[in-house]
Amino acid sequence: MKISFNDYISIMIHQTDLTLTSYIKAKLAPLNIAPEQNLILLLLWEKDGLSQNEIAKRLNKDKTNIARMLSNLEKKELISRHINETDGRSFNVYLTEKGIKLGEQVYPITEEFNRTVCSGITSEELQVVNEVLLKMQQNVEMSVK
Amino acid sequence: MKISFNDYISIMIHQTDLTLTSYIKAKLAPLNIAPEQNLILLLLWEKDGLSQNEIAKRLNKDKTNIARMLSNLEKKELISRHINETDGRSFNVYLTEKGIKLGEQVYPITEEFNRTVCSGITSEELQVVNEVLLKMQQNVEMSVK
DNA sequence: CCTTTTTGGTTGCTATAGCAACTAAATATA
DNA sequence: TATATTTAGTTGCTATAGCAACCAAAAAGG
Repeated sequence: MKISFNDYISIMIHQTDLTLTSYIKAKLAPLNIAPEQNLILLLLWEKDGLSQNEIAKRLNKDKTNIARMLSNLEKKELISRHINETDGRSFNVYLTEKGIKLGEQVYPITEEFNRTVCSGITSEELQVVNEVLLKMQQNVEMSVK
Repeated sequence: MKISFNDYISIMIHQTDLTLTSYIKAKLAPLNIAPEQNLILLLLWEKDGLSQNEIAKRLNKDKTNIARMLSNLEKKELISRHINETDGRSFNVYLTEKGIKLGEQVYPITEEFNRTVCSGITSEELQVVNEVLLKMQQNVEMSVK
């Protein structure tokens, strides 16, 4: 019997991601930041001064996008880039005052988002989901090598 | 204690989706179809003649993208659009011979992809993941209304 | 029947997302 | 130390993704 559309777990994951992204996008819109820009800021709020490459690795994304998103964040005056003193190819990315302050506004939004998403789901279930998703990533990454 | 980057399940879902999409993208590249184009074809292989709107609803996507992706599929001569006889606004989307034949090549690839992704994961775990992801979608959709 | 509302699709815009090819700086190696 | 290779970032390309505004056909309601 052929596997049908609804049987693919990857499609379920994809649809869920789109739904969640669309929701947080709307929540962040009043603050004039996009979801992926928010992810970069989230990293910087935890640890300032990362290089573009480090950000790309942490977000598991192509450095191309990171560079472009950082340009946008720079235009919005939320971050600034400074050439690394010991490596002339590399930039360190720092939050501006405005970028730091934005964090205080964003935090309650992402907090509430997380509560909404996880409502009615036990921590055991979340644990299973987390482990299974990690395993899936490892499965395809191993398959590539 | 503040929630950190790695604690957000939505980020985990997003990263996993990117990893899986990137993998299937590479697998489908030799057949010259992109992952989302493949999703549309997957629907049509199951049921031919859907309208653009029906496709958008099944894929839970904006009709704008569907229209554009269908244009691409039309350029590749995999589908054709015919005006609905009883509703002059609507198009029915049909697979071409070429589109039907492509299905036979794609099926083993998506099958193997699914096996790779799910390897080492029990069906009970998959069941939990499926239910939790569905619940998360419902959580945010309820929150919007 | 004629106006109003809804519905199916398109166009224009912005934001991801990643590949290929490139530049320039840093490192490794002959 | 001169050459080769690797690394950090940019530019150009294609493909998603969804919002707003729009057009035209269909349906609803008076």
